Amino acid sequence: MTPDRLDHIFSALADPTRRAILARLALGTTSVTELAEPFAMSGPAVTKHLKVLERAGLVIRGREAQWRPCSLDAAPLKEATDWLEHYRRFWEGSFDRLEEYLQDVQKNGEEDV
Amino acid sequence: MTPDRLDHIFSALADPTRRAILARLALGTTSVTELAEPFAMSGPAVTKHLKVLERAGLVIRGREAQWRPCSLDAAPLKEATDWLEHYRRFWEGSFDRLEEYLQDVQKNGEEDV
DNA sequence: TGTTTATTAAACCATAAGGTTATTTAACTA
DNA sequence: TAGTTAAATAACCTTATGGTTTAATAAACA
Repeated sequence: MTPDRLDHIFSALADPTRRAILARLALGTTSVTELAEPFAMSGPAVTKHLKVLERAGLVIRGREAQWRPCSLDAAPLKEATDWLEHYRRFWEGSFDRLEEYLQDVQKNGEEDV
Repeated sequence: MTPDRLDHIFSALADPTRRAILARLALGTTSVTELAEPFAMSGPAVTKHLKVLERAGLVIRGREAQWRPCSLDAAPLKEATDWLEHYRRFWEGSFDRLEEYLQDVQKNGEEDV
């Protein structure tokens, strides 16, 4: 995984509208218009959010007549989770931070910064 | 958890310099100068990154003579992970998306969008 | 007291983000 | 063919980001 993939994934998740879009897509594929409906926001604004999600690989777009159905691809969320897992021991407490970190580095290297 | 907390957490994580700073802080508390050392970047730039991390609650700063020791607080990373957990079933495959989503909403509500 | 060291603040710059409205494109429909 | 619907593009605006350099602050040190 290249670092800028994580950049794109995390920055896609940093906006509440985009997180809400993902929550809607978790229900299933839908059109841009239906995605835009709950938001006090113009269509083009939603199109832009979808482009950000697409760049992060979180949304896949199809073609069906004049609609562009959007669906969720959660694979990048797994990448984000995998990165966060490196830090789990820090919020679970009771450990020797330095020692565990060094063990981890020895095992995995630091390619996933 | 308020939505804008997630905004701050995810946008803090969206920059490779900041992720590298977190990786360094996983080794233990250190000074701003030492944090800045690996980067081809001015001191003030690093100070700004630290402010972003601080706003997200990921970095805690102390005071020791003329140094401001920085240390990691991973609690917000748990919040991010908790949010991502909602989507785990989507990357683990083999499920009825709609059904599981509705179960989840029924259990937890949607306060964590 | 004067100087060095660590860090922040201020002012500035270029580009990106998030929004708008108006226009275009593409496909269905009467 | 003309009109409607769905979505994207273009042009624009405002604010945020990520960086710079120069100056200010705060504490240690000679």
